[in-house]
Amino acid sequence: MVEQHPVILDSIFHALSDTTRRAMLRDLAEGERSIGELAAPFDMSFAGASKHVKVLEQAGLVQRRIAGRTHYCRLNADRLAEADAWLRYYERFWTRGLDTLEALLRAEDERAGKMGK
Amino acid sequence: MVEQHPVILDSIFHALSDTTRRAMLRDLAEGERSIGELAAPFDMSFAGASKHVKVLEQAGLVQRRIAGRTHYCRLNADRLAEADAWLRYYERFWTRGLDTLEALLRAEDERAGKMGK
DNA sequence: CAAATTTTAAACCAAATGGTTGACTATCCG
DNA sequence: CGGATAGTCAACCATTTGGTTTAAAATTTG
Repeated sequence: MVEQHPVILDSIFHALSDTTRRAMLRDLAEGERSIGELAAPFDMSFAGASKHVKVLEQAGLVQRRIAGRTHYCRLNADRLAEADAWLRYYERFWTRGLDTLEALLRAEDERAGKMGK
Repeated sequence: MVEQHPVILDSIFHALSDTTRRAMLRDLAEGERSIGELAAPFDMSFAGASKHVKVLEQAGLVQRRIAGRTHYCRLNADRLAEADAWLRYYERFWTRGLDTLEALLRAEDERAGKMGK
């Protein structure tokens, strides 16, 4: 069981590992935003915020549309879904009130089952 | 709507942004592992792998139990659940066959609804 | 005790990160 | 045209990252 797109996951999780960038994504969840609108909430230079947007864009989390002098960004949730898909593998370890130890035992059982085939 | 634990999310997503560390977590999903066992698959110095484990540990994704000279690690999925909870907010943008544009329109509608109250 | 095993710690290195400032490009408007 | 607006780019800086090597600590084993 090998990851399909490790480099892409690297870039997605890296993009998500910064508070400023996660806040920008929240903003984008409410609709299209210009770079200036994305930058406004932060006590940071415009160019600094612009770099954060570029990180999001290069991770594929955001898509850019240029209209005149304004660059509009919109969320690309497909990439978030890839991160979610990676995490989903571990879902059994935290859902349905199982404690982690019990889930680990279950994982070991499953593994033993596979090896037995 | 503000994030509860931004610094913790930073460290979790950062820990997940490296292929080696994600592979270690996959390994740990099958049961407890010593540092040496975690390091074995990688073409990397032992000390290098040990540093990766430390990153996972400091992000709270892994817990360490010391038995003699051997350090055993086990998965702490609660922290993965925190990352998942963050992502879940965006679930509506990729589920149920909605395309992203439609979901964005829906988000804008919801927002308009809130502002109307 | 001495040697082997498991792991950390410290020092070091190159590259990437997150931020700045200043100059530049492009567009819109009067 | 000329000025204001939106944004990028390049250079720079301090810090972090991911990796190495060597030394050292702790434990087990002969």
